[in-house]
Amino acid sequence: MREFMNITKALADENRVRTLLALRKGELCVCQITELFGLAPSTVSKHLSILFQAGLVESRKDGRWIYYKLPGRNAPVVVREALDWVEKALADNPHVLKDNQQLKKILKQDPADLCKRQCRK
Amino acid sequence: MREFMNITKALADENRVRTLLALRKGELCVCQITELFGLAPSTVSKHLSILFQAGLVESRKDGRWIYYKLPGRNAPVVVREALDWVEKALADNPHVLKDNQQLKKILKQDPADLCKRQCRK
DNA sequence: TCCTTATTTCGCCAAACAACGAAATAGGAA
DNA sequence: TTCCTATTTCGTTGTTTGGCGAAATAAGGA
Repeated sequence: MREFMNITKALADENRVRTLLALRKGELCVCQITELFGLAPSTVSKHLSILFQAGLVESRKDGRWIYYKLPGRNAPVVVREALDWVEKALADNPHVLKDNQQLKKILKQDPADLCKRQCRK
Repeated sequence: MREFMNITKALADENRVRTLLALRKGELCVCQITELFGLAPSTVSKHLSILFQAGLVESRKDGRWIYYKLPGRNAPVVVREALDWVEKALADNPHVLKDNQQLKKILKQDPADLCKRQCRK
């Protein structure tokens, strides 16, 4: 029950749901998600940690960067079904489509530049 | 998006999730759910109103009683899938099974007696 | 080594939320 | 009508949560 409630609580925030949908396109590092939402890096990190605790994302460390992605086929059924539900409910949502477009622009940029700009702020 | 977040926020509370699972057995009035969880009637009423706003329950008025139940086949796809997901994830959860047993006892009693006892408190 | 930088952790604040009890509402029953 | 009584609404309280910035951590690169 605790495990299930971790998932529902993780899904109860719009920025976290948008994060999951953004990750459909492939893994992202924290600074890319930060850029997408215009939030503070520490805030994004917290959101990702909540998603991670719920099992809704996985992470991979590559040098100084930490990449987050949706879990693979080995994920628990309850997690996969949650993600399928979110995907199906919001795939063609205007808000989400706009995020996708914005994300394309972000992916064209060098992640290192993104981070550097965020540090300067 | 707003509609979807209403659903996820409604599912982000354990008592509300347990309420949905209890309603699988058929409609219940507020005092029966109050008895099941040992919460104040006003608290249960608030929970039900949140579930209702999200479309996760329907209500029917019968005299002084208001019965709540899971939505029928005309419910939006996103709602039905949410309920299927909850059901599948928790159907054989110990906590939920215990609720079911407790619920059986409650259903044997006259709702009028339950309410009267709660009023006296 | 020291410097830069990507991310996380910590401490704080404001907003949201779950819980309660009291009062208001609605709908029989006397 | 005047009582009950089932439920909701309202106001309050304590807790949780989302946000930020500053400091801590971790991992290259000079």
